[in-house]
Amino acid sequence: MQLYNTLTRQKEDFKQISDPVRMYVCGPTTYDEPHLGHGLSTVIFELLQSYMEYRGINVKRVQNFTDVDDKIIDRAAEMGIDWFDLTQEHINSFLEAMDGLNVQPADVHPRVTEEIDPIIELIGKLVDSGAAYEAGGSVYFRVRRDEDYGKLSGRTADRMDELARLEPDLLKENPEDFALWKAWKPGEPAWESPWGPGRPGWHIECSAMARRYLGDQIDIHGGGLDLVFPHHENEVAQSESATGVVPFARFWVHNGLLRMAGDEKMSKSLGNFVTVRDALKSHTPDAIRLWIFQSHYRSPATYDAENLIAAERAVRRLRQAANAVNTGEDSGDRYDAEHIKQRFVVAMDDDLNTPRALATIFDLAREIFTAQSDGSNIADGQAMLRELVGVLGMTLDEPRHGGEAGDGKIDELIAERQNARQKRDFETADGIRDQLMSMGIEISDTTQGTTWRRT
RNA sequence: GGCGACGUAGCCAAGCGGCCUAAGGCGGGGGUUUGCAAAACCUCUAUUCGGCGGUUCGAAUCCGCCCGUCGCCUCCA
Repeated sequence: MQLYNTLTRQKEDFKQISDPVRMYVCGPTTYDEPHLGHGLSTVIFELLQSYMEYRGINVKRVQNFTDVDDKIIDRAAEMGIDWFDLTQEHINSFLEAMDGLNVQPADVHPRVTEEIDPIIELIGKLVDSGAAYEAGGSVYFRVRRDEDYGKLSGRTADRMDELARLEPDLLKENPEDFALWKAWKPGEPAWESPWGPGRPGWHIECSAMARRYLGDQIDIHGGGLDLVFPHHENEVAQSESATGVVPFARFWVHNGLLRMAGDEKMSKSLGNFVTVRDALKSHTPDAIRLWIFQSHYRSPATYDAENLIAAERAVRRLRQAANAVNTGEDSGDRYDAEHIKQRFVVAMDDDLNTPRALATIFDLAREIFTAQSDGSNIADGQAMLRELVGVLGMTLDEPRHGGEAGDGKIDELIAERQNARQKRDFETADGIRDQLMSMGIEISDTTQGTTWRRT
């Protein structure tokens, strides 16, 4: 299997350095509802795990929650609520949203506030070795002392210095140094440390958590493309300086960012996001996943409700093929779908080429229908369809309907129409159909009877 | 200004030197089925890959220039 590695800027053969494969994925800062960009990223890395497992490779996936930082503190103050309650609420909403997308939880979901000791220990190592220094109760990382700083993002300290966007800070030796530990300020949460009360900086948590749950060296580190700099660059610097193990992560895998119509990036700070919760109100998790997988994970995707609707229709086709009546059950001709699986694996082995993998699945659906009309036994093909779609985390479950208020009335009308049809009173029957249509109910007559769904 | 990504049918989107007169999905045309519909199924739907040059026996795929869009450059999945 080949994977694109941001560190080397090319596709490389994936060779695991540990069993299970150790994968760390950057999770959200929990001050707001998770949006589709978070969903996309999480789905992608879950897919990486699930595909590897399909290929017989065990994977341990860790995804963190950043539950203390400036944004959280500011937002809580704005809302007049306790920062911890805010963060707890959004950890819950993240887990719920991902569950709604049928994402399997990571093996471990550590949160920063429960990892303070390992973080302090790691900072201590950096201070002891001279890679970091204390100043005014804060601790900073000496970027200029780290010789290969910038190797992930292609940025050097020199070039950063030329730019004036760096906040002047009298405490820092150099403007490009970044905080490992932030000294306490009134009104902020704080923990005791050798450098006085304070809280972790943004980047150190991931280095500490990856180390604690996966070890000094990991196979894969993932996250959104927007994290390459400074977050991941700084993680590399911290981890490698602290442990001496190089590289910290063998593969750096980054997903492309989601944009909104107008081609602007979907982000919390721009306020132009669609939450996962809202998306799930009008789309099935299968359709959302299909929509994500229809473009390659490293390309930018643009959110467009029309495309989600198109994906919904496409899912319907797969569902239809999976549930097609096997009229050739007793036939000696069995449709064999092995060749599809081979194409699927070739596509996925090529840096998770999900668009191509999906194309093979749609080909499989067509072949199932063809075999069905030829009277062949399609059981194996349908099993294969469910198997491959399962790797992509899709269930092909029928969209939920029924069980809601008004169902009795609908069933009544359908029965009434059935009666009229039997008497060949099509005028009455069509009238009832129109009535249901105006209620937002679409019906279809099949050999098994009449079914309905909300439009 | 620096670094990087991208521009393929009405829309989404693979392909990255010959199998491409370009996969797959949505939409649209035609057909099968149906009391009529809907749904479903079958089938057709880019001689062409932002523009102009170049390299090559051969280019959507490599190189150069131009046009357009986006990301990162210490908030971000």
